[in-house]
Amino acid sequence: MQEPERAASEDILSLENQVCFALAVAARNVVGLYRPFLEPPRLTHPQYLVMLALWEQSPRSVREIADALSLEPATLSPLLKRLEIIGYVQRERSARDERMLDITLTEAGYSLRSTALTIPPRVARSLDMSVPELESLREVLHRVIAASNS
Amino acid sequence: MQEPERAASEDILSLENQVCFALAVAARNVVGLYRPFLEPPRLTHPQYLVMLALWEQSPRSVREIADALSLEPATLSPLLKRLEIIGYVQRERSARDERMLDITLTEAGYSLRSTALTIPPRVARSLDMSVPELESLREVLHRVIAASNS
DNA sequence: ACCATTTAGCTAGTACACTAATCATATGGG
DNA sequence: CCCATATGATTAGTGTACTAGCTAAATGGT
Repeated sequence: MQEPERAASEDILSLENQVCFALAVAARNVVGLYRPFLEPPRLTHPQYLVMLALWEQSPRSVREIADALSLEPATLSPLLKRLEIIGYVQRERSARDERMLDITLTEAGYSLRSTALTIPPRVARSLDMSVPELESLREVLHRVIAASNS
Repeated sequence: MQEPERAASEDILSLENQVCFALAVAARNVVGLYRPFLEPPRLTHPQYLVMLALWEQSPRSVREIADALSLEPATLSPLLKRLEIIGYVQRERSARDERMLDITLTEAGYSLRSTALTIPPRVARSLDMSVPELESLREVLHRVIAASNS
């Protein structure tokens, strides 16, 4: 029983068996698929996600965007300043609560949306998977996220 | 037909429908699950992945580790220096080819392996998913990785 | 009304992760 | 043999992403 045990111990730590490794590489690679589409509007992928959050609702506070994206406000703070410099959002203190920032889409930020509509289908096509498969993957990932938050 | 179309356009860009977003959050969260286990040996998750690569084979060159982990050598260079400072690897020029570095596990690096064997099962347990489910997730992720590499 | 506590956002410090540029060493064709 | 080319690793620069610590503004209990 010596060899089967050593084999099992190799399985446990082998790179190809690690879900965490597959997740990390898949996430990096898929983000990379967006790069050619996000280069013209000069967006990084995290910045693109912020735009998605703002297209759903604008204005939003830093905390609200952070909750929507599962990011720390400290991560968003400099990112939002860059989005302001590019010209897609406006940052101004809320009138009601001076602690909060209202992050508001500019005209340029809002009009980017119609162009962005073509991006997800093109990325999906290059993934060589059917729509139901992608939906089931997304669903499993949401379960992973839920489990890792509890 | 106006309203269904607007609804579809909202679906396309809604955060909850984005596989890329689910992937990014799942990857970050799962890496976070390793943190308590990696804190005692003073490893970050990327450093832990390098250790996995070296437990499979040591010594290895920077390029070989980069290929195994789908990372750029430029990313690994400072990371490997930190692993050397902690004391888990040794970095020395290859005798055969002076351009290459031999990254070799130290005694401390090798002996860490037996402790590490307990980590993946404990992380898997906190994910609240069955082993077949995790395997199928891993398999789908490998397909995503393959598709995004071509 | 006042002060302790909480909350919102920011800064500093560390560590990835990428691209582009650099430098040294190998290699291969004439 | 020599030089153009290729390869391995590093550095510089940008942009996340985290924790810890900070300041300012709001809130709530007495």
